[in-house]
Amino acid sequence: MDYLQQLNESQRAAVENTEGPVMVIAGAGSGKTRVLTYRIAHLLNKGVDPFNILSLTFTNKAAQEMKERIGKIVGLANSRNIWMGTFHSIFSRILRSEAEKIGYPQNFTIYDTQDAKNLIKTILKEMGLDDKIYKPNLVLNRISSAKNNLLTAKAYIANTTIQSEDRQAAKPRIGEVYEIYEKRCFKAGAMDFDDLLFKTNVLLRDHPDVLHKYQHRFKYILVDEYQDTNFSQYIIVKKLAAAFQNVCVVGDDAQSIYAFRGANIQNILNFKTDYPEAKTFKLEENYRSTQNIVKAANSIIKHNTEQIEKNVFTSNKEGNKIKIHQAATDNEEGKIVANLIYDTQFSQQARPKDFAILYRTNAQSRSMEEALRRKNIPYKIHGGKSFYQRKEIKDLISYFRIIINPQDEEALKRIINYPARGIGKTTIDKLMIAANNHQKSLWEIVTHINKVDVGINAGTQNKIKGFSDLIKSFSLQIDSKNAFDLASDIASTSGILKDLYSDKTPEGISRYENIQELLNGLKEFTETDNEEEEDVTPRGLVEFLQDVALLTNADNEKEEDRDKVTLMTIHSAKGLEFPYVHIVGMEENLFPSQMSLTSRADLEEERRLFYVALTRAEKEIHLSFATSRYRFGTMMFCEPSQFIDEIDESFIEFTFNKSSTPSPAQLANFDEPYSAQNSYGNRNTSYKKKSTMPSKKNPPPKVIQTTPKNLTKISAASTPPNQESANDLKLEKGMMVNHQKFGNGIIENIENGKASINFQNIGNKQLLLKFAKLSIVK
DNA sequence: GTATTATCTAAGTCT
DNA sequence: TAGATAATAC
Repeated sequence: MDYLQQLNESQRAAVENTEGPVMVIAGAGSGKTRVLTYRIAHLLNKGVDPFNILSLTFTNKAAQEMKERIGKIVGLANSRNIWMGTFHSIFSRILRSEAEKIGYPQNFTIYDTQDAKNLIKTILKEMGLDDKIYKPNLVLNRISSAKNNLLTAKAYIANTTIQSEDRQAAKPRIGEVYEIYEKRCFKAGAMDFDDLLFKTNVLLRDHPDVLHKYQHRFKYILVDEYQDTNFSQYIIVKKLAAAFQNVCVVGDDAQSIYAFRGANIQNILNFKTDYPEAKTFKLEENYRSTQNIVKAANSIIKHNTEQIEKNVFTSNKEGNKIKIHQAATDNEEGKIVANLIYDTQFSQQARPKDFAILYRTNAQSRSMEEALRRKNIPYKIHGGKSFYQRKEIKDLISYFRIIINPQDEEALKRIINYPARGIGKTTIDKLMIAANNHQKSLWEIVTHINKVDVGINAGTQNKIKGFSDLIKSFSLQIDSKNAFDLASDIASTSGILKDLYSDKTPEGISRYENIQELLNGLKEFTETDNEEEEDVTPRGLVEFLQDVALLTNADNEKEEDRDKVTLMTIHSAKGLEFPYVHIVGMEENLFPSQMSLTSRADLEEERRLFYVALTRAEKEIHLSFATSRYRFGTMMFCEPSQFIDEIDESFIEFTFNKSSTPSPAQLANFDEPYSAQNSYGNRNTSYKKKSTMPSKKNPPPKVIQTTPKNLTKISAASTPPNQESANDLKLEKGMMVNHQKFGNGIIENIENGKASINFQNIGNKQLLLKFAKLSIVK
C-alpha cells in the first residue's frame, strides 16, 4: 500500500497499530493529520466498516477536510459513512435519536451562550439577586465548569468545597441558580453546549442498552487534540471504548490551551494509567518550520514545568531569525504589519493567503484591519462575532426555533415583540409570572391567553392571539414546505424584512443583506442532497436547525475568501499553518493576558498558547508590540511581553534601537510615519524589558490616572470630540447638519429647543437640541 | 407601549 | 469603543 511509504517510522507505527489503546504524542508540525487520515484509511483498507469508526475532531472544518482526504485514498463511498465531527456535533446527533430516553423532545433546541446568559439574567431577576454581584457571565462559567465535571445542581449544592468557594466570593446562591437554570432548560426542551456532553453522559450512564449499542457501533475510536478534552468528554470516550479498547488519542500536551473551558491536561498525561497496555508513539520530527522557528519554540516551552518529554526537531533549513518590531501605538503596529506583508508579497512572490496575523484577543483585529484596508491587501477575519450570532440572524432563527420547539422560551421572548407588535415589557412580565404560577410554559400561556386571567387587557390579548396564530400558521407548513420556502415566507410574513428594509442607515442595510445571505444559504442547503442519508427527501427547517447552533464562521468559508490574509486569534489558529506569521500585541497584560498573571498554571497556559502561535509558521515570524494602545476606550501604556525575553536570544533579531524608543513626550506625535524606525539591521540584542519604556514605574507626564490593574491610562489628547451637544451650536433653519447615526439633514424648523430635521436617508426626525449630538455641515 | 437618547460597563480564549 | 440597559418624552 503506497500510502504507507509516505510515512516516517513512528508515523507508520502509529498508523499500523490499529488494535488496542494507542497514544500518539504529536509535536507541532509533525504530520499528525496525516497520521490520523492514514490510520483511518488503513482501517478501511483492512475491511473495517466505516460505520464502526468514530473520529472526534476539534472543529467541523477539520472533520470535513479529513473526510475529503480519506475519500481521496479509499473512495468517497467508503469515507462518507465514518462518524466524524466535533464532540458537540456527533453527540448532539446521537442525543436527537435517543432524546426521549432522557425525557427530551427529539427536536430539542441548542441554547448558545447568549441564550444561556439571558436565561441566567431572567433567573437572577426572579430570585431578586443583584446582577452586579452575581455577574451573569461568572455564574454561567461556574455552572459550565460544574457540568464539564459532571456535577449536577444537587451535587453542586452538596459539594462543600464549591460551596465554600462561592461563600467566599460572596455568591452563596449560585447553586440555587444552577438548579433553576437546569429546570428551565429542561422545561424549554433546550440544551446548552455543555449539556450536549453532560446529557450524553447521563444517557450512557442510565441506559446500559444504549451504551452497549454505541460501544459496539464504535469499534474504533480516534480522538484528535486529546490534550484539550475535558472530564465530561474524557468519560464519554472512556465508556464508549470500554468494550473494544480500540481507542487512539492524538495530541500534544505542549499545545493544551483550553483549560479555561474545562480541558484537563491530565487526560493526556494519565492515558498510560487508564490503559496500562497502551502503546505510545512520539512524532518528533517537524516538517513544517525552519530550524530557527522550531528551536525558538522549544526554548519557550522549556519554561513550563509539567510536560511529556519529547524532542521536537527538524531537518529543514535554518531560516531567518524571528524579527521583533516596536510600534508607538496599536495603529502604528497595524501599519508596520501591513507594510511588511506588502513588501514580502513582492520580494518573496508570496500570496495573501500565505500570511496570518495572530492575536490574543479579538478586539485587536481592528487596527490590523484598518491598516490592511489602506494598503489594499485582501484579508479575512476569522472569529469574532459569528454570523449566526448577529441580532437579525438570531431573530429570524428564533422564529424557526419556536416553530419547531414551541417550548423554547428564549426564542419566544426574543420575537414575541419583534417586529414591534405592541406586546411590551409589562405584558411579557405578566405572561412570565403567569407561566411560573401555573407551572406552564410561556407558549402555553400565550396560546391560551383568552382562558387564563393574567390581567392583560382585551386589546393586548388580541395582539398576543395574533402572534400565536402567526406562529401556528407557520408550524402548519413545516412538513409541506422546504427550508428555503418556509424561511422566506417567515421573513416576509413576520414583517422582519419590511422592518429591516425601511432602515436605510448603513447598519440597517447590512442587516437586511445578512438576512438575504441567510436565505441564500438556506436555498443552497435545500438544494444540496443530504449526504448522510440514502433517501433524498427535501431538507426542511428541522434539519437546518439541527446544527445551526454549532456552526461557526469557519464552517462557511466562501470561495472568494481563499486568497486572503488571515486574521484570527491564536486559539482559532490551532492546527493551521502559514508561511508567514505575524504575532501582534506582544505586550504584558495582553499576552500574557492580565488575567493569567495570578497563577502559575494560567501563565503556563499562556506560554503554551505562545508556543502554538510560533509553531504555526513555516518560514518567517514577526513579533510586534506597541508601547501604547487603546484599551477600554482610553490610551494606555504597555510594556513588551515577558515572552519576548524568554525566547533564546540567538533566534531573534530586533528591528529597532533601544535608544530610539520614543520618549513619552514624543508620543504626542505618534501618528508620524514610522518608516524611520522600521529599518532592519540596526539590531540591538541588549534589549532589556524595563528600559526607557514608559511604565508604571516612571510615569510619563501625560498620565492622569492609574487603574487598579496596573494599566496606565493616558489622557485622551488624541481623541478630540468631533461632535458636541447641539445646545452649544448656533443652529438655524435651513442649515445642513450631521448626526452620528442619521447622517446629514436639513433643519426645517426650530422651536422650544426642538428641531425638525429632514435627513437625507431616513426622512424627518424631531430631535431635542439639548441632547442631540449634531455638527454643522454648512 | 414606543422611540430616542443618556448612561453604564465591559473587552479572554471557543463549542 | 460598542453593546446593553436605564431614563425620558410623547
